[in-house]
Amino acid sequence: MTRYEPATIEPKWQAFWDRDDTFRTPEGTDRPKRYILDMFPYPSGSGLHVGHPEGYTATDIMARYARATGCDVLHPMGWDAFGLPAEQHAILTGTHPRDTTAQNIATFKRQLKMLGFSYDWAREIDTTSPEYVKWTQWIFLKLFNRGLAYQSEVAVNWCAHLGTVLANEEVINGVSERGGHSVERVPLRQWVLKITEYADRLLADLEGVEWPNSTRIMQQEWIGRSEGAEVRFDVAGHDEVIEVFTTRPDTLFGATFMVLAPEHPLVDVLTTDERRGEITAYVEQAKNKSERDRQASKDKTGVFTGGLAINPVNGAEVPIYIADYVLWGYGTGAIMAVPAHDERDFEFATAHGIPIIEVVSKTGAPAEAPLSEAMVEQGVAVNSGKYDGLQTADFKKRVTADLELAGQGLARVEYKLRDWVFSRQRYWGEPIPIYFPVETEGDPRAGADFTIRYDQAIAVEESELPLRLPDLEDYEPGTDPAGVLARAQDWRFFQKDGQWFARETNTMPQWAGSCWYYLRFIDPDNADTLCSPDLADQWLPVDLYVGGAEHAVLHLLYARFWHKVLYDEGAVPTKEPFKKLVHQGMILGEGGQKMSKSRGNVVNPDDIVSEFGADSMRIYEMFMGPLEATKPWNTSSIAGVRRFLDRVFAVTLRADAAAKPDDALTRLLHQTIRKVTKDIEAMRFNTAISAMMVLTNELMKLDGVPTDTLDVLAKLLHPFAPHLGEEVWAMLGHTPSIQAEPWPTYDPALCEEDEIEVPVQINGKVRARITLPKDATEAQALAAAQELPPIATHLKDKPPRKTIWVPNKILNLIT
RNA sequence: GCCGGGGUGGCGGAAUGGCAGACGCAGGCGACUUAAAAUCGCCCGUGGCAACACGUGCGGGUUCGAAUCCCGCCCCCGGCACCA
Repeated sequence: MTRYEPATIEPKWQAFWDRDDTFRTPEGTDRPKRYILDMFPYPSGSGLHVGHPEGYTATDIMARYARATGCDVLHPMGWDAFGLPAEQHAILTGTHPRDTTAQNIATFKRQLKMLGFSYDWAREIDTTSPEYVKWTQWIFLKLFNRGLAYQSEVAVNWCAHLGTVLANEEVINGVSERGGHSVERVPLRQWVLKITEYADRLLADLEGVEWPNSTRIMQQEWIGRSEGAEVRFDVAGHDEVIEVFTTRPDTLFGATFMVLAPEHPLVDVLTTDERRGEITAYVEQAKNKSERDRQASKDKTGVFTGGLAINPVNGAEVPIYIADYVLWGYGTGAIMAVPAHDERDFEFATAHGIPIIEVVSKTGAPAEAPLSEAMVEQGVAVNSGKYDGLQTADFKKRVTADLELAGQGLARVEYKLRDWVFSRQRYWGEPIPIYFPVETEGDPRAGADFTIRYDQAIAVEESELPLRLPDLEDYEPGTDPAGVLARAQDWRFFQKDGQWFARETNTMPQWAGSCWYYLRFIDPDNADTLCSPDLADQWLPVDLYVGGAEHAVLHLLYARFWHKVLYDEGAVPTKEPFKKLVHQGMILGEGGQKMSKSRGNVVNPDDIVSEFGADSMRIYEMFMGPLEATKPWNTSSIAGVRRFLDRVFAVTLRADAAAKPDDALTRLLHQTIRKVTKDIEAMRFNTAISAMMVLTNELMKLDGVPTDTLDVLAKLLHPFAPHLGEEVWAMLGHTPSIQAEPWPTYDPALCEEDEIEVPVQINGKVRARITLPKDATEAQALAAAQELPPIATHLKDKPPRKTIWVPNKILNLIT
């Protein structure tokens, strides 16, 4: 062959790898291991997007490099195949989601194979396969048995017209985004996972993980730990007690009112008769606002209940309000309001004419004028009785201890993290393996009246897993909030020992399958356990995990949570699943806009591969810029990368076994090995490619190119352009696969230049350059510099006042 | 508003205290060709004939020397957003 033809060589080597089982994961060796993982894709109907191969190419380079440096590599791929689009498609066309999913997977797999990724396809997994679902359900049972999965009435956005629950994003101004139908906040029975029980561990173990700092911070903020105190306020004329959570117990003397969330159960009790009408109206209004609408307006609305609370530190009576700026879901759903030192309380007090009392001052003396805004910083206590003069931190400790002694409070830690609503009223998800007793007089399938005892949840026997989805006639959501599966009556109801039972009809959310897939890749065919302990020991944790920053919180937090539960269960040996995490940046369209069908700027990998070849596509995506950066696509730049590969091929045709590299070429070769090796290890692929381009351009100048030099170039290039790597390796007379070759090494001594060009500055400005032997002395440098006419001119024959000499770097003369 | 990341030629980017612009795209000139494409070679921050001056978002500072470090701003992207 005399020309580089990717269309010929790429399928050829892909077939070779398949036949040869080149990328089968080694088993039972004592070599070091590397588990290199991509976030597996949802196989959508539109096929692979150019964004997918960016991360996949990066991990492929790391995997091929790791093999070349003597590691056993686990590098698998699979499908996160449950999800809404296949179900929507089923509603429109009647095609079973299983069929749509299978087709989409076939497309994705063809496209990934076309790009030459070195996955061990023998370990392919599909989250919708019964074998996989079995273990997802098994983990759910572990959660249930540990008390970490429970049922709760959760206020959800229920749209009766659409017959479904809507996400907060789907509700605009109280009506559905699609269709404008009215949406109510109704409490619905949901399965909830107690992730809050792991909040502290999820926070603490972030310390030991090699993740982007931004992602760790996002998770920290999401967990949102805050330390403070719970304080109990008695209510005048009632036996009731209002509990509040505050991070600033030092401001207790400045509490001039209390606020309860509208949902707070004490609202009804505390409201006086003359206030009841107003309160009821406000509560009603708050109930019908979605969470989002409620937060959209920052106005501090609220209503006085007529009740008064007694401040435990000074006995002062303060009015109790309700207001929707206090959230029922956080803390105790009630606050002590300190307008002088909290912006929100300040706004509310100003709007409602409530007194503002300063109790913290920066100087230790009360302010001269009334406060014009809340002073939220720490300082020295004023107007606080015996605590006056204390620093904020000391005051907090003292008053918390005093409250505790008086039985009026205690130290408390709160989290923003909420428990995880885990059920969906959808079809295409894992059935939750739970059933309930049914009270009925007849056959509920035949229309007999029945009552399901949701309070008596029973776990499906492990031996009965997987619990499979029933086939349905249609997948349209119905009027029953129990979900689509409620219509599959023969599936839902069954009899055992004469007693009727009903299966849970909610399914799991899409997150479920992706919470533990990295474990199944370790032991994908095990029928007895989700992953054998020996193999888990061998492969965990994942050494490198690459995927989009959009999963910085949810997926990565949920997966960590499940992993910790499995750790407690003794099923995995590590506390954390993913040691090192990297987010690839987004690839934008040619115009710098986000790629989307509606903009018509979507680039299809099939087109790129057929025009330029898979290797060009891979190298282009790595050459665009730093992996983590967002960067725009530019098809004409791929032509440049293709020219580089053409030159590698052309230069290989000139291989000459008799030719010997001169000193300069030897030096460049060793420098290139060093640069490419270090850049791969730091995942700086763009500069690694640049170095290989420089070497290739240099080889282009030679008539006979030393074969040994080309061997090294092929070995450096093959993780990036695996097909061309194999082809060139064969052209150089070697037996495939280049995959089996060890990574080239460099000699640091041979990287060193023996002569160095050093810039000469006068007062910090470069005026000339001198070529000096490596490690020349200051005296040599100065002598050489003074010879030069531009330097002599600038110095005007006077010796420099001062000389700065950084060996091999710079000579700076100060006049 | 708060948190995180970023701003360098016409474009993607390189350089993390020592020659700003590696490598590539686009563009220009030349060779080859009947011609074009492809390929190969050279040029390519701005101003200036040149010497030289200016130049890494803006303004200041530290330093012999700053894209790089410090202070104060502006703009763009991502996340969070009444969490008491």
